[in-house]
Amino acid sequence: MPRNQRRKEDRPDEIVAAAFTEFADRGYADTKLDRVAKRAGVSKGLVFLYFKTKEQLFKAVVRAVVVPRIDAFEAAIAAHEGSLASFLRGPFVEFAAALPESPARHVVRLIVAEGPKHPDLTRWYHDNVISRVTAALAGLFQRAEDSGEIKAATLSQQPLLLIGPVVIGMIWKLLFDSHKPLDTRAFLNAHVDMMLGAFAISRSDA
Amino acid sequence: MPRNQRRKEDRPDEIVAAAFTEFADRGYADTKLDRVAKRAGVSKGLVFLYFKTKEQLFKAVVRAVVVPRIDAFEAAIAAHEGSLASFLRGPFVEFAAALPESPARHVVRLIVAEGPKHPDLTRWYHDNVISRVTAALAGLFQRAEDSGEIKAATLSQQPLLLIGPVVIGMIWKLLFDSHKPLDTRAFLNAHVDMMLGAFAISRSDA
DNA sequence: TACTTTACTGACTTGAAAGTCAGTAAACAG
DNA sequence: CTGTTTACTGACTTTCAAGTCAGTAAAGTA
Repeated sequence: MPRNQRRKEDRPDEIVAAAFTEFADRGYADTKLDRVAKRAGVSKGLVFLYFKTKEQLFKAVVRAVVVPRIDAFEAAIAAHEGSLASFLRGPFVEFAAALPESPARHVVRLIVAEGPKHPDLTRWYHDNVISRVTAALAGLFQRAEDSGEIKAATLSQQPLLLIGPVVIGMIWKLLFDSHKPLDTRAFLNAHVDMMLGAFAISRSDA
Repeated sequence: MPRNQRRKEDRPDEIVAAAFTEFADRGYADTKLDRVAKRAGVSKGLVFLYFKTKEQLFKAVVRAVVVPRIDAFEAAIAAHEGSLASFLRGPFVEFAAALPESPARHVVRLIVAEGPKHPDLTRWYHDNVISRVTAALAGLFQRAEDSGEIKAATLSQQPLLLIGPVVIGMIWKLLFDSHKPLDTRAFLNAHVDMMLGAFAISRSDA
């Protein structure tokens, strides 16, 4: 009687999508796989057919959500032609202001929460997210140093200095925003101004 | 036969201490209360006598770990007499470099992980941790602005700019340090240098 | 010593969710 | 149309931990 289509191609993606909303809403432990199944419009058994365990599904979810964003970030850096200052004040602030509102913030929560329990996932996250972002930023700063736009080699050596406020923004949105909203954009602008104020040699850029 | 002392006074603290190590090691969901009881040298039933639910115990743990550190941080700021620069390069870097190694980092993980499930705890954390730290820092920056040590009012308005790298340091130690160690102190020094470089008027301080 | 109070115990109940699998029917081959 | 494969189902099993409570004995009282 139930008119269930057989759609082998689409099922995994649909299950991953459903699982992500559940994980994002409830965290790992409080996500029930029959709920995921229901949301995906599928029986519980099918979830286990495509993903042997809850843990495996979780890892698939993290990878699926994270990879496209990192690709986009790298592409944005590669595509930029102008000065460092114009990149930071333009595309970077846009990107960084959007992140705390985006689904990506839930990945941060999930990784912080579950990372210690899943060393291989954590390592994958480092190698495919953290170090890719770090490398892209280091390259960006390096070019600005070589061109003489900024002095000192601090930034190319400590590229993570740029993203501290982004992390704070994501955590804030996750935890405190309903109680005390944070103006992410003002916060990020202040940070970018601070960096450029500390290192910029010529202050001609907008 | 079991020679169990009755020590009503000490039990709660002992249970909280045992619970903290378990929560820190395993996270909320994977912490079993009979394990906590065992670690505290107590029967499972007694845990429930002092804390009605697991959730209540969890909240007690967070409060117990966090409050003394915030007190210490506020006191350190209040006690400092010299310039902003000397505070940041001295006590602040010490404090901030110690944090990611300290048990406090586990609280960050637990709050990020469990916060969304416990709105009242999250709110308490904001009001008793975040806003106390923010206020203390804002005061510190305000004084430096008033005395003419730094220009602009950016820092007193965005005091969180100071602690982005501290958060990154804690998360890094929690997740990636075994795979790729982070030199927290160098990272923090670079950040403090950047802030002072951006805002300091006179560069006479060490 | 006898009696009362209550800190403390641990076997038990209860509920819940991950993971299983025998069965069903949709697609497709011939 | 018939037979075969396999995507899919959902009731069932298994495991496991939070929370309970009847009972025990340590401390206090007289």
